[in-house]
Amino acid sequence: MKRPTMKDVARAAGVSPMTVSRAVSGEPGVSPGTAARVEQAVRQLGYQRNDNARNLRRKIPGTSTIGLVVDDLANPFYALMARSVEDEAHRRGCLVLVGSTNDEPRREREVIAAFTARQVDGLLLVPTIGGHGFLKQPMEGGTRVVCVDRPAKGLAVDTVTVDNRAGAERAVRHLLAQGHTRIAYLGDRFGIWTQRERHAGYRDALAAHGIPEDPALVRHDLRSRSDAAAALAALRALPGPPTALFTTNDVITMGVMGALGPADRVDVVGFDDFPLADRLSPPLSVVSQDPVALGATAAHLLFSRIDGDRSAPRSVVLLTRLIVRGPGQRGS
Amino acid sequence: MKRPTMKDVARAAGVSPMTVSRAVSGEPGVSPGTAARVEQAVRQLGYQRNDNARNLRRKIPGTSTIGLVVDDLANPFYALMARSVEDEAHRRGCLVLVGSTNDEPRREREVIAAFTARQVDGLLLVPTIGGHGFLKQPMEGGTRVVCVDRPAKGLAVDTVTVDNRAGAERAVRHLLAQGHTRIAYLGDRFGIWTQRERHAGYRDALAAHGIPEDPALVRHDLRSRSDAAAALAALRALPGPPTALFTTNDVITMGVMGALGPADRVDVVGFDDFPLADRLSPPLSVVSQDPVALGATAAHLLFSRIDGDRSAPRSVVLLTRLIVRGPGQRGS
DNA sequence: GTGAAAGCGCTAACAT
DNA sequence: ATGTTAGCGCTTTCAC
Repeated sequence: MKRPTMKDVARAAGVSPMTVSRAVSGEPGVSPGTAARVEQAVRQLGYQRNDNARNLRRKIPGTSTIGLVVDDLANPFYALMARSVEDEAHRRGCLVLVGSTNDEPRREREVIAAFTARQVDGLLLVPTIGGHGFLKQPMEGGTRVVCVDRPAKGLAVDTVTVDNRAGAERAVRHLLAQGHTRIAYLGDRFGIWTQRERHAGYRDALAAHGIPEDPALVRHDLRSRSDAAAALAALRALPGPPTALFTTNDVITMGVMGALGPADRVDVVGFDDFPLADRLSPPLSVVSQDPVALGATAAHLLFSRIDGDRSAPRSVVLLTRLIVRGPGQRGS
Repeated sequence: MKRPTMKDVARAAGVSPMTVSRAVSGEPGVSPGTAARVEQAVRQLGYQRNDNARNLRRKIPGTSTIGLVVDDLANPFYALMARSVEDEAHRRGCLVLVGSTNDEPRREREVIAAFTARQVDGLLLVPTIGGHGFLKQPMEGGTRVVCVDRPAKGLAVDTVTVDNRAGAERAVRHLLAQGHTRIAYLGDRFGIWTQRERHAGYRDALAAHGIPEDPALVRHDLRSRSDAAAALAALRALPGPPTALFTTNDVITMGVMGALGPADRVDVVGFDDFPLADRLSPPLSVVSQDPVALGATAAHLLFSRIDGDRSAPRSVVLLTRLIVRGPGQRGS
């Protein structure tokens, strides 16, 4: 059975399609009597307005739809962010298209192209490593863009990030204060902006204590829990193994903690907090960031752009918090 | 600056809009020469086809968009499912609109109405407690629906679930085999189908051992980690406290594990596995289900429906796996 | 308060 | 190989 249209409703109610349009969209100029007859026909036929057709003709531009493009929707961090974005959108009567990029520039382009082809009003983007020049033309066409978690190189748009470098520096400073001098760095691909920042923070802290960075203790490119576990094993097999670890995201932290036992005496600080992180042994300290705040802030920025804000692009930096666990506990 | 249309491209390339349409959509009947000129104009103007307008006119029906409606996108379980669905959709060149219901029937209706107004080809639905009669008319209009995780009462659609009852029964049987007789049940709202099933499995196991259900040991309506922690505290304050716990979802399990210490001697089995669950103490056994398989299976069913499969609705039941950890470890 | 005509951006069907 | 006409489902505009 085909979906009924306004014409069908009009016929059933004995009025013109235009009157149905007005009634269905709650516009003035429909007498209570006709409105009732229209509503009756609507219910009987199970009519629902086709918003795609509507948006095509409406003078008020926009589709009340935004696109959310993240690295990996399955990652709890982005999942929390996505939920927060969705809540803000829902509050505005806006829908959310989602896409994961896997950090592949090619998939990012495909997803974004499909989104803009659907005329999304805006894009909330966790940019991949690749360039983003291809966004220029959609933006001139009216698609608003806001970056979250990482900036997009060479793209003048609002950006919401956290103080990655300072957070990492504080984490490593904490380890140094515990007397550690051989602190390993376990990170994801160096191409990712957050990873470069966190690495810089690691170096900052070491430098402040006059400790040279030992390349043997620095591992990049850890893309999974098993990568991290393998890197840890390699580090511990070193002649001078590290006595403390700094892990730069939740996946790596989990990989490392999964490979450590209660008997292992290493101090670990990880970027990102997660449920039950406080119940592990050896104890795990974390640099905690707030994905919900990240998502909500970015969504607000995007919506104010969609609402017509044409001021210069802003950069919002949210703060991280060091949570020390185990002996030497401090709080913040 | 306004978005260019086919007319603009046609003018720039010195051809008719129809030729642009053919060229842009890769249809035959365009000479290489004109195709090149069109492509040139497209690039210069930054033209992108408006797929909403396109879908309006196309004979091939459909928008290549599906709607995913889950309880809570931030829950790691649904996040994994969502990612899996998105991957399947991406493979088919299909986009995904997401919405969380919070298990509120009203929000579910709003989200679904907004999705169908956008002419989604299908709906992947984790139904709320409420009724779903309102789906009848969209379905007659051609919107395909598949339920995941839970069935929708009184709705004849494909459904993908796990063997909740058997999984719960096996979990509790394991605890009984360890010699426990006072096994507490900590569950979410009883209105949720999975919870009723899991509770039935709990009773099955007890009954098989001739143990009557002790109402004092059964707690429903635990909706957060703190609810679970509070319920646990109440249980332990009982004159005859439980010696083992069965927790019926990841949130409750985390709440309980967060409140227990290594010194606590209780056996715990939880429904749902999660990262590092194997590193906790006291040890945590789990009934593990596979959210990725759940999502992928449901997506496959939905797409075959969208592709025209009109056979009778199917019910697919995936299997859970008991993972025993700590002393008494077995494997499956 | 209601309706007829035109057109949003695109494509099916029929020309040429 | 290319163009013309009509119309998808809706809303704008302007009549009455």
